[in-house]
Amino acid sequence: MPVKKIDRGELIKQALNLFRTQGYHKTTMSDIGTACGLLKGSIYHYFSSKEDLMREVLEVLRNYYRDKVFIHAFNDALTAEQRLNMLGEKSIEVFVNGDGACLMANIAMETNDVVPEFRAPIRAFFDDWTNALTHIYSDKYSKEAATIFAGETICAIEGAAMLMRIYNDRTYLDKAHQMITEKFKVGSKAALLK
Amino acid sequence: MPVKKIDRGELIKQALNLFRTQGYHKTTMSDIGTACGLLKGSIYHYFSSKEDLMREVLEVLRNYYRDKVFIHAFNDALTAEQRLNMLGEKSIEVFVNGDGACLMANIAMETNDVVPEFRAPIRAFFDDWTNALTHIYSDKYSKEAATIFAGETICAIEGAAMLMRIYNDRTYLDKAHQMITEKFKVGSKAALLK
Amino acid sequence: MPVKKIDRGELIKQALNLFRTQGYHKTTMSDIGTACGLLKGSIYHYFSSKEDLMREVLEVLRNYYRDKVFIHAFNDALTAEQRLNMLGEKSIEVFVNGDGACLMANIAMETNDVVPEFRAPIRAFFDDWTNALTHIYSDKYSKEAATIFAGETICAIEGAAMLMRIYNDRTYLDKAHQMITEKFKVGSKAALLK
Amino acid sequence: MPVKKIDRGELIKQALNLFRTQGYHKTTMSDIGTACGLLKGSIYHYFSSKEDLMREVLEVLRNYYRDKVFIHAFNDALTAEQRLNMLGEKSIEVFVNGDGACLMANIAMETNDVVPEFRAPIRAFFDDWTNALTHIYSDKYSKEAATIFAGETICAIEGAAMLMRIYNDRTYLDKAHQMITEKFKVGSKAALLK
DNA sequence: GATGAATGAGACTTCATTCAT
DNA sequence: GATGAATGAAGTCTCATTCAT
Repeated sequence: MPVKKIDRGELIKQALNLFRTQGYHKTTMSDIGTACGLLKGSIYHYFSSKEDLMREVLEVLRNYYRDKVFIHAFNDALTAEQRLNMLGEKSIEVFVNGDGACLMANIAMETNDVVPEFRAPIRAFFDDWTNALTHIYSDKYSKEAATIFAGETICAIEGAAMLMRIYNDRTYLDKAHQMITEKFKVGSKAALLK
Repeated sequence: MPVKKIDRGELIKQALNLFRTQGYHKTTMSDIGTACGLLKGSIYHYFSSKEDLMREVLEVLRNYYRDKVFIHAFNDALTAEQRLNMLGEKSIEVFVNGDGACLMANIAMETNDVVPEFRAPIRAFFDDWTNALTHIYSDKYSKEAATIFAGETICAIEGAAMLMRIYNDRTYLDKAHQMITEKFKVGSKAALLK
Repeated sequence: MPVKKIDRGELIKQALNLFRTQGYHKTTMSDIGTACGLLKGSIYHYFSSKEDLMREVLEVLRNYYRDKVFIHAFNDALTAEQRLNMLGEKSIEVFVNGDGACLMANIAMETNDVVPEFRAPIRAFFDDWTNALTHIYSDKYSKEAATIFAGETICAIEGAAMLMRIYNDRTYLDKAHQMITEKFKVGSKAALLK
Repeated sequence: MPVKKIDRGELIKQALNLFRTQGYHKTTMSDIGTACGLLKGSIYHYFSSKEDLMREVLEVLRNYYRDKVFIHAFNDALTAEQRLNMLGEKSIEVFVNGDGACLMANIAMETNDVVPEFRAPIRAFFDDWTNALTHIYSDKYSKEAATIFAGETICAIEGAAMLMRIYNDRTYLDKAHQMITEKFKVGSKAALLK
């Protein structure tokens, strides 16, 4: 029965969803196969190992955020406020569609000490995010302050994603977003007054 | 040879450390046994299953935070500011000693969708934390606002714990703590001016 | 794309080399395909199964020895000594080119009890060899003695091939060859003296 | 059902027999388990991997030959001829009991190029054998000649073991033994006449 | 003829769990 | 209480083989 059933991209997408919600170690090749209508062994046609598959998942997700989300941070046609808002909205959208689970954060916490290979790609994603936010904040603040605010913003969103999942309550994310944009507005005014 | 090598408490402590850094699924009974100087089979003299052991770990940790950390939120001998500060410091202390990994958050993210049994104990912990912070914030804010600030605070700290682990940089936690206390001070003044 | 990349003969040759050095079970269809610039599936256009391929390999090798090596045993234009010498030299040549591994002996030892289908073709090869040597030795000895010497000769060479491979030292084969021809010369004289 | 069913030594013995006749790659952990009345997984209580098990098998066999067979080469209470004879007889005994298959030679040929880890232990065995025979031959010959004869002797026996297995005819071994002892006697006389 | 995709059986290995000693 | 031995289910991965394109 050698008829193509699925392409790499789709396979990666299915794997991403499973890893996101079930975690890396609990997700089996069989789970992924089933989600794709394949037998577990067939996945090895596309990826040489489970780890290899995860690495591609991480890379695809990083590229997705870079090209579809973080890129807006550098769109100078918009005000800093608009850009910050857009980043937040896009992030929320992705998070919420993904059952409120952040693949990057979850895999980071699960594998940080046990699968060192994933550290670099995960850091790369957070580097991108930090850079994007730092760029926005730099509009009103010093480079140093901007970096700190970028970190705070990521913390607020990832923390909210966590509570959202634990309490199955998506308002955490909305509240985080609101808080972030509010703070930026207020901060800006304060900065202007100086 | 009925020689007791270890007590429940010690066993739980070792298990906690392993679960915290390696995750639930990647930590084996054998790992835990080794850490205690026992063989894996011997653990079943203390706990009926791995899941049972994890439940006890979650409970012990919850109680620890309740009795040693969150309790300070209700110490009316201190100002709200002092109490908030104390909670932050204590939390940081525990987090940092635990290699920067928060057992509750990590296990929550890893098992939320695959071991539903852990959901309740994990929520209980975050309920305690939320209540403690809400109590403090209620000193200056409405109940509703206090609850929201409590959530934000937890998000900020858990998000910082995450970045701390990913970047192996403990300043994230310190910065989060500083931001939180700062905000409280400023917010209080603003509230007073009204 | 019906483009012929390779012919049966070449495929058999590549397979032979892999089977010779890696053994039957460890050599995969994929290995063979790679060596030929084909995918493993394509091999089934030429052979119905791995076993079938091996059978052809054994047959080709048998025919090669029969036509290029053992045939010299029956060339009456040469003395028995010359013929014995020629057989030895040719054998050594083939062995050494084949990384010092004798496909027939190796596959015989690996599969004798687990792939009975290979027994007959392997025996046929050793029958040919035995007959060739027996013919030569019959020049000076009784049929019975000749058969025994034939066996001894094969043992000496195969044993030497084995040690050559184990110690990665080709002098074993040379020494075996020398011993064999020497013995024949001496034995001949002794026989003549009778 | 945790009652001891077998000990390491017995397990090694069963594995040895299977590896000897079926080869390394074709013998499965399940085969070995079955032969021991165990499940395949249970073998990992005794050995950390199939390769590890094979290494122990090789070591045990090496030690067996060293202590039970080759040791007789150094028994100065016997004449060189008697010692050579004894080594031959003992070897034949072991070979024949082992279904005429020499584990060392078979595994050497099967794995030489694909499991380099086995090379050293296999060489060690042949070193022992060579040294034992060299010691015996040194009684009548120069060191150099003795070494060569030792090699020839091993070749003759291993080659005979091979043909024995291929033709299922144990007389090859006997003939090899006879040839070897005969040659030693004759050679000794010749040496004496000098 | 060649390929890429899929299969399914089976390999090695891990691990939570049980239990006689 | 601790241990060593065993289990059986399950996990990752391999590989000979099939077949539509």
